Amino acid sequence: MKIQPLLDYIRNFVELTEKEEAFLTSKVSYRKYLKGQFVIQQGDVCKYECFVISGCTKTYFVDEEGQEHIIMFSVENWWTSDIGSFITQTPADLNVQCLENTELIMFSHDDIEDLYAEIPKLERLFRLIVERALVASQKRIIRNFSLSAKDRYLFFRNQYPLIEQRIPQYMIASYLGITKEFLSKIKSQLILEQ
Amino acid sequence: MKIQPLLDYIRNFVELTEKEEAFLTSKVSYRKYLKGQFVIQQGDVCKYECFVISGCTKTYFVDEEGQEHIIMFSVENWWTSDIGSFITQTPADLNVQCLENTELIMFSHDDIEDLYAEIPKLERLFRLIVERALVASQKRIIRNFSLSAKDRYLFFRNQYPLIEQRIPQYMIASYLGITKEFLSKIKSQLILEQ
DNA sequence: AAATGATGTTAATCTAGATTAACATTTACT
DNA sequence: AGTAAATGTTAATCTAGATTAACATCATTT
Repeated sequence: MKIQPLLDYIRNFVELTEKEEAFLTSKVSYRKYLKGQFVIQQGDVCKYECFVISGCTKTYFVDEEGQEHIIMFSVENWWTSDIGSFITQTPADLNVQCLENTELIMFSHDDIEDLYAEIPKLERLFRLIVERALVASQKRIIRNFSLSAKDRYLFFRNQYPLIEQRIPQYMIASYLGITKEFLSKIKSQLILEQ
Repeated sequence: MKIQPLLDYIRNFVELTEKEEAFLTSKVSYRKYLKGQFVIQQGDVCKYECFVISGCTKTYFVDEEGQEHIIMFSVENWWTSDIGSFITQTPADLNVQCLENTELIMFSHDDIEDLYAEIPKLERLFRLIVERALVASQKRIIRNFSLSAKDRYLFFRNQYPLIEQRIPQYMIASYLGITKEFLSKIKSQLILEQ
């Protein structure tokens, strides 16, 4: 089990003793997925919150017209889950699929209460993580309202230059909330502008 | 200080002893604002997370073109704040303004660490609250991507029937991310359809 | 009651981005 | 290497929603 990246990540938020790290390690699981496999499927109850050790996932949902909408990409040192389904233990409306072979550390819903009970600092850890996620989500709503598609693309490219390399353009278009054709148009405009 | 609604609200998440309730009460402040007053202004560092006892606020930001975008409304038993500014203690990019005379219970950034230290259950409380807020925010992103303006309006009207009565239409349009003229058009369409 | 400002409506015109469809390029498999 | 599948591009046409502007209604103050 490759858990060191998670322990390093946690150190940014709270200090754990060696014993606590060992307890945490005993309570999480490690799993490899192949490209194309699903970590969560729409309709399942989401049992895990997952930390990405390596690889890349997309989180998306399929609307009534069958259109796929990508909500987020998760790469190394990010989280992936349908947090709504996880916290309420009701069927997920999101899918998480691996875009590359992916290694995950998984926090099970059944074990996470034990973890909080044994290591109260983890309650703080997850509060801090979720707070940051909430801020990012709110800022994304703001951007979606106030920026044009072109400016949203430039923001994405600027904020996640490495992710753009790893992912097909049509998925980036879906993440930005536009069609692949329009993203293609934006890119050719940008080339002309330079 | 009217604090009972907050204590009742907290009871939905965690159980506090009387001593803990008293300590919490000693660490928060209570304030009345008049209609039109600002709880937070863009550029200030947000010092408080606020629980609404009565009244109503709008949280919005002003983009580069001077356009106002409403992010949320907060009424009784909701929270209001620029959480991004609060947690990082950097200048707010949001404004919170009272749409009615409003009573708030305010958690100060300086005191909240004392509260967590004295009552670890509050760490859990805020984790749970922030988790719910994150889920709501993600679902809103999904709706904004996948629903038409008309369907977003219907969803809003359905989910917050009481809020709609209290707030001018042009602010609801701003919350939905459309112009007031287009909302007016949607409403007259809906009347014709019946 | 008149006047002022805030809120809401209607209609004409405009535009960012969607849709469709045909084609080009890259990647992966036999 | 050759073929099929996945990904990307271009251009023509279409549409949801924006913009502008004129007018209507409601609330508040004097």
